[in-house]
Amino acid sequence: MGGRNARRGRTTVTLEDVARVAGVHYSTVSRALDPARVRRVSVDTRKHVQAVATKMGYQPDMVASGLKRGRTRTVAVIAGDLGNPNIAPVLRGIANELEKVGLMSLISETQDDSARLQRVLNHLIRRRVDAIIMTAARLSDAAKLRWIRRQGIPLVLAVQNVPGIRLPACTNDDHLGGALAAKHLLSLGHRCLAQLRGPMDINSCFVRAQGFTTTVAAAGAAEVVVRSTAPTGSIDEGALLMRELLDKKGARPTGIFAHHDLMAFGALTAAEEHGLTCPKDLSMVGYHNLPHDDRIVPPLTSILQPREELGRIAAQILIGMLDSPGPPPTPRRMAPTLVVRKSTGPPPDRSVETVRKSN
Amino acid sequence: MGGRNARRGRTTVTLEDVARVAGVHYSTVSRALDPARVRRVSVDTRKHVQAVATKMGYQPDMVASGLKRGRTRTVAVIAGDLGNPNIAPVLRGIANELEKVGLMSLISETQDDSARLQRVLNHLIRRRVDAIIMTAARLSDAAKLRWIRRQGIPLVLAVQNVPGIRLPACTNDDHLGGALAAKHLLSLGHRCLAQLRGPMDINSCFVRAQGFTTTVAAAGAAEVVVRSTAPTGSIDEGALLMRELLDKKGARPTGIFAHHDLMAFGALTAAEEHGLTCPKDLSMVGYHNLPHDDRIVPPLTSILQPREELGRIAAQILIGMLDSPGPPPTPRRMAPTLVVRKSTGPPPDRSVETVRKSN
DNA sequence: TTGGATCTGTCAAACGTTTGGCTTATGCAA
DNA sequence: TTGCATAAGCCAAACGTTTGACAGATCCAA
Repeated sequence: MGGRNARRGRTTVTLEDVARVAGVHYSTVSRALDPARVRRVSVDTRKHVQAVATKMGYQPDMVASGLKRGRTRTVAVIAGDLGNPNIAPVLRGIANELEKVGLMSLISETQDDSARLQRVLNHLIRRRVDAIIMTAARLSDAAKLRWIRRQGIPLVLAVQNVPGIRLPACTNDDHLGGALAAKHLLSLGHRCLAQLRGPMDINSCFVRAQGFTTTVAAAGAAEVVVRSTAPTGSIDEGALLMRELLDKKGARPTGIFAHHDLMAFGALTAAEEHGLTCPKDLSMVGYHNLPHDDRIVPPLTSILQPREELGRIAAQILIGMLDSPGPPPTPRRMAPTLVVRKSTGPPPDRSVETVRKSN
Repeated sequence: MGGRNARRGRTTVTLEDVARVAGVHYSTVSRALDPARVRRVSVDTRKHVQAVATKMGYQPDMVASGLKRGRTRTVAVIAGDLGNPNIAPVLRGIANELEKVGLMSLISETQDDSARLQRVLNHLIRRRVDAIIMTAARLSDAAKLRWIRRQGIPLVLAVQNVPGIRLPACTNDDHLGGALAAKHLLSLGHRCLAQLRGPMDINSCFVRAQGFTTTVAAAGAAEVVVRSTAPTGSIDEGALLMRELLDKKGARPTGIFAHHDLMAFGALTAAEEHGLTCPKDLSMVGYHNLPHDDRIVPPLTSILQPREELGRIAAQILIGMLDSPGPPPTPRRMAPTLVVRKSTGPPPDRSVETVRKSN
């Protein structure tokens, strides 16, 4: 059987091997196996060669092909944290869309670490990926993104946008998301609101906060501000912020908007510790509509974003860029929707200062 | 500046470009930039070349290098479903371990689809990955795995084993996991048990079921069997199986073991519908110790498996194989632990048939 | 001065494709 | 017969590395 050359102990059958068996020049084999090519080979030869190739188990070497052609048919997809339940559907949408046009997605994880992102980018450039889809961009990554663009590698942002750098992007409309949360709470009668914000160097959180604050202000309601420094929207962080909010002097908010369902979970626990029950004493709106929102007590009102579709559209934007390099496509924004459950209701009463903790 | 050759519009600086600027032959540049190589270049030249290379922003072309060397320094990691919250830590463990020895992990997702798995494997072989770590193997994939092995590509199974095919693997000790669940329920006094099983073509579920059944039988207790046909352990499937169990005539089990926390969530909901409360009327043990187990009501007793460590060890096994090809390493099994929370307690009473539903 | 060593660095042949150019073979008109 | 167009397939040069073979240079001993 074919394959005189061994690579690390495994035998590979090459064009030349197929050619020898088929009794034809190897360039003819190359052409015969490339369906979308100017035909310099008769239909009979083509069929014969194809038969021989499959019989020999020929698998074209995309490394060699990549070297010669100058493109690898590979798109790198960079994720921040694969454990984030929101990212998998996005990746799936991207992969499925890319696969349709014969591109393979190569997923890598930065683990939300800037140094690792730099290493990953270096690796991808060396590997000569055809393009990059970045789902984990932070504000502080702008320089790196510019650097990528300078290399001439097509780059699309997904999920996270980075303002101040004109890049094709497909993101969620987080301003609308924040506004939806605010409107919902306002329409229930809440007049004193607060938000448990995610990290502000993540654009979606920043914009989400803006959307919320703007809407609250426009309605003439009050917003109690609580700072956020922690890097990620975890359960513990939600509890932390909630405690801070409850220990604050002054008006106590009755409508809370957490930037992440997990933060909402933690916040609810913290509220219970303070003797507050939801939705009687306070209303809680989460974000991301995690699959467990139904199961917790009370079931969490949340904001749902399209995820797989977002991935698909990001991929489509990229494919368009590869097909016809021209002016960068305009950014797309996907509209989120509100999912109302049991964690939101009318405020307890206009007398805000009912329960009062020490300190 | 350097780089006379354009690939898809982007200019790349090659060894030759660096050589021209550094005033030296390009093979010398190659040697100067390879630190782990027999030194055929003086320390002065090396420094000079390195300086020029970094100044010019030279990025070695791993595609060309891969072609020449016959290996790509890339390990493919195949996941079934990236949305599965258990898989991310495993992938992280693998990636971090591989990175230490200069290997990059290329993650792809089969979406639990056999045809897609075949496509993915084809793609990876064409791309000449150095090795494959498979975290999504099902019993029905045995033929494909054999095929991979026949190509001479080092292959390690992680998380999921496939019996009947001798492959290096790092898995969880699911037999022990099932036994732990059973022992816990038995020690609380439960004498009539049941399990909500995951798909039986997934080896870990199969073995888990065995471990449970064996332990129950050894204690002389009863197990009510409920079938499972659904493909994945989802919330809905848990509810479905629980209803089926509750509608069954005969002895009603008081100790339930769900093969997945999500199934346990659904099962608890279904139990409530039937007027049963946990842990008063029945005890529930889940699996995987998801981060939300704390937050649901009641907090779920569950089985915790090491995940990042499992990934690390799988990667170490693979690295060992790449370093010294020899007899396949013996499979490793990681021990799970029981995390007791509020969803398990003593059985309500010895009189099992207290509550009786219609139908 | 000659004859090795040793140390630096150049030369050129791969690796497996892709692809423009070239050679046949065939068909057809003059 | 010649002339010419077209089709089918061969030839060989890339693509950017890696690496064995080889060539000068320098040094030291005889």
